[in-house]
Amino acid sequence: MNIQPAKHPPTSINELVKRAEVLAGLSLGELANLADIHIPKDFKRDKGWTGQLLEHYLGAEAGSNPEQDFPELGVELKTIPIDANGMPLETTYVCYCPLQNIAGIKWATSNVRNKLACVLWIPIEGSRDIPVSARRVASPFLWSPSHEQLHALQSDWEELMEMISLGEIENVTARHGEVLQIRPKAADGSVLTDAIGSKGTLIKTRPRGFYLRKQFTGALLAQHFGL
DNA sequence: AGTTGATCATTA
DNA sequence: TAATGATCAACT
Repeated sequence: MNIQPAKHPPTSINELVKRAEVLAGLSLGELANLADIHIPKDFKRDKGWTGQLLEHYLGAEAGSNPEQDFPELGVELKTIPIDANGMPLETTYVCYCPLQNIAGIKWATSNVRNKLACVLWIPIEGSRDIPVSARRVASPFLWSPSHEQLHALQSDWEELMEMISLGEIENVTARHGEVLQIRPKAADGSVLTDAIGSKGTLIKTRPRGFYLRKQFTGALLAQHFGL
């Protein structure tokens, strides 16, 4: 099969996985060159570069919609930077965290639950001592949470969302949550959004996002790589 | 201003 | 040195 950017979204999960498997072993430099995409020297100003490069090759629709990357397949795409041992170098962003109008939101229909229902993980070498262009794509794998994982995620989500609903968002830190955490998610500290305050009134606070802890994604990678 | 793609860099 | 809190760019 030729290595080239996808012209159309994959029509089946099998096709999507096949496309991803073809990329394994190739470097980001090779992929960027084939797509005629500029390669940054680091990700200081291009934090989402790798994810967008892979989206390009797999045929995901670009843009910022709070849906899965492949809505017709029910699959979410996640690149994850790994060290020399195949373990995660960063936490994994899941989705935006709602801070208001959350009265009717339930775990079963939450954005977190939806996004993580089925994920195509694509590990990529991410050590900073490897030049960006030389970093290689590792073997991809499709994952759906086990009952245990689902339960752990649900527990954290419900605990965190309860705090938010009680107006305690300012007391929520990244230390909360066993596998799922909440951290700021914005261009800088000046960005503010509405949230429920301590007295039930609206307050302004930094936007937040849900992230998967490295321990959690590390277990997925360990299983995948047979460690 | 919201949400996606995430990594950076200071703190503990 | 790992994790938290901060930050960057694109697109809508």
